[in-house]
Amino acid sequence: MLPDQLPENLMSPIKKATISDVAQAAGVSRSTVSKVMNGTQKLPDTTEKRIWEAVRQLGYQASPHARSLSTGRSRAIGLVILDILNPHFTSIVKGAGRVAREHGYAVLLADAEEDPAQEEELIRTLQARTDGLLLAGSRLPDDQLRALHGPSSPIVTVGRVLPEMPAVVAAEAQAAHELTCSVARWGAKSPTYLAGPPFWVNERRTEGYLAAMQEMRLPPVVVPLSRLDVTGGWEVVKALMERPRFPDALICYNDIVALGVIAALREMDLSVPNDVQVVAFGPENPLLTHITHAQIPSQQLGSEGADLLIQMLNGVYPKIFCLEFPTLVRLGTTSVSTSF
Amino acid sequence: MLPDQLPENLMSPIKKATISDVAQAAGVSRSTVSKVMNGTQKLPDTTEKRIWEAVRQLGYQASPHARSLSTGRSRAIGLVILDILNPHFTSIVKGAGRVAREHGYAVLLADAEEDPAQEEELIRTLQARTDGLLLAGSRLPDDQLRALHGPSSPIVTVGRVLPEMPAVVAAEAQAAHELTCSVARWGAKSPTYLAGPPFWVNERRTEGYLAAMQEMRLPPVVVPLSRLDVTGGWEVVKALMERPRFPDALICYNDIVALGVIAALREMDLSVPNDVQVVAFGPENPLLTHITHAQIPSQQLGSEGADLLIQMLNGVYPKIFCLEFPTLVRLGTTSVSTSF
DNA sequence: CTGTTAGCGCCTTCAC
DNA sequence: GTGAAGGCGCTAACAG
Repeated sequence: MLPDQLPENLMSPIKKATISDVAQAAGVSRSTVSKVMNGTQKLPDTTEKRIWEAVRQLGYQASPHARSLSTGRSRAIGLVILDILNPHFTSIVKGAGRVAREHGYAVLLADAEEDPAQEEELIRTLQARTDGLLLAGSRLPDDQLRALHGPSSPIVTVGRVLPEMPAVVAAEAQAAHELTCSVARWGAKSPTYLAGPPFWVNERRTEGYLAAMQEMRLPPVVVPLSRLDVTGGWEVVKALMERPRFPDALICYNDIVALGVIAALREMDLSVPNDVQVVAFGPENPLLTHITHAQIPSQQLGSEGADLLIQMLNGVYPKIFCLEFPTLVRLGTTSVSTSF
Repeated sequence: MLPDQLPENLMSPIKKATISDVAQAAGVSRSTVSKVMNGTQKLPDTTEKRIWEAVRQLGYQASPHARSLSTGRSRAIGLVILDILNPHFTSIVKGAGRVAREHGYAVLLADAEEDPAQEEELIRTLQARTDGLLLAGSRLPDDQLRALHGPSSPIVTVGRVLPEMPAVVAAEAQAAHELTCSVARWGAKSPTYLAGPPFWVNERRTEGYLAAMQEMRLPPVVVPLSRLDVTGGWEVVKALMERPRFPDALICYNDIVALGVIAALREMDLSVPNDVQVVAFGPENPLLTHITHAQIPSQQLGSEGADLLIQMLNGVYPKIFCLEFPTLVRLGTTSVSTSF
């Protein structure tokens, strides 16, 4: 007796078809079905056709969990980022997601929300579910990161370089150098760097800034941001007011900070860019065209990072572990505001 | 003979501990370990302590794949969105991600890139890997969506309402109504709606716009956007130039479009907001403070959507299937540009 | 060329 | 209270 043959439109898969169902329908064994579906072994055309036909009819889809358990691989990568609302990381997700999909990998996304403790937990969870991780904007200490990176679950970092770990970064130092020279070329005498948290990216940008200032015989000033959001930008401007001379150019760690900086300057009736130039580092993004940028190729970092990771998962151990991508300075249309 | 006892710092888990290892180390059976770890059954404190100690020492972590295979549930949800670079969906990801984490669920993210065919494939893939899906900005036809929604993998939609499916939306009609009234109150005589794609959100916004215009005895004008990005905004302004009278207010389907609109107006030497008011629908976002908004609670849509979905996965079938959340109109600081 | 067999690691009834 | 046994769906040796 055959199983119920419901009309196709009502055949809601109450009970999913398994590989056994397909095997039975095609009159072969389960392993044969497996071989055909995975292309592990070529079979006579007639057999293959029968099998594919059964697959189609039953709407069979192999269970990823069962397959993972059996093979030890999940065809999924984990993506841990600092904060999805930060456009830099949004772009990274875009890039990594596209490459992952092209290679048939699923993406497990985790937003660390700038919290190292939470980040570590997320990493551990994702490692158990995926074949490898892409870490963008990690705030973990170096050795903790190294400890997490093992052959059973490789980690590729974005925007951070540890000797033993594969990484993808932008030419941050060069970007900072060019950006600094730009504002000077436009007339700034006291470009000031509003620095981010003390990780790789910020160190490189600081280097580039300092080098540029030295070349131009200008006295460097680096002021750390209290936080990486609009408020942080706002606060640092207020803090700078306490100092004897206000800078004539502010180089912001990122675009969100720049928005806070601009808002604060406005409130002080300082004109941007006439009194103070404001520039920033940031991704290409239609929302940010009004700010002059050292343009970080964030989306590319994501796609290349995913690519590197997937290559490693396929056993291709690339010679070049640290990929660096070029940046460029893009002029913005500064906005002089009038309250609405 | 005992297995190699490596010093802790070198004990990189080359071979992951399984439940059997824990059982052996604790001197109990595997099922006992399982019971204790899942809290399925209470055991004598001494036993439990021995087991937990073994777990700690071995760094044991249950395999999610094996567990999924065995239980038929993955403790993961899928999140399919229209485009991660669109700040509305970025916020949804933020909200959904937080709630998922709080409930111990992993998130599989898929960016449909505005392509229905790709969307459908992604949905199928994710359904096999997750317990349920959150769909934000789906472009699939109604019946296709309904066909995908089954008890074995429930789907919650965000920003779209089908009778049989659970959904989470914003009060779009009301938002459009208020926004339209606002621009009129500020003096506009010919507010024009730049419409998005013909799905639920746009229909509701159109309704609200039309109702408001009628109440104010103003002739409604609805112009469809060719695309939902900066270019789309740009193009529609150019197209409007062909018409006899240019509108004195443009209500944009979203903020990205508004940026294109503003850029185009600038190029035509039209002043914003003196000659033309530009307002838009959009999420709360520091990058968008300069545009007057009907503020869509995108992040809340994400978190409430995830919450609804997870409740359903826990067997709680809520009475209210369609949750609607309030919006509000927030003034922006418009930016009058000077080219840099 | 095809099928049989033996796990992958975990959960869950059911005896003891 | 605890353990033995079976099964989740699939893959991969190994036979035939």
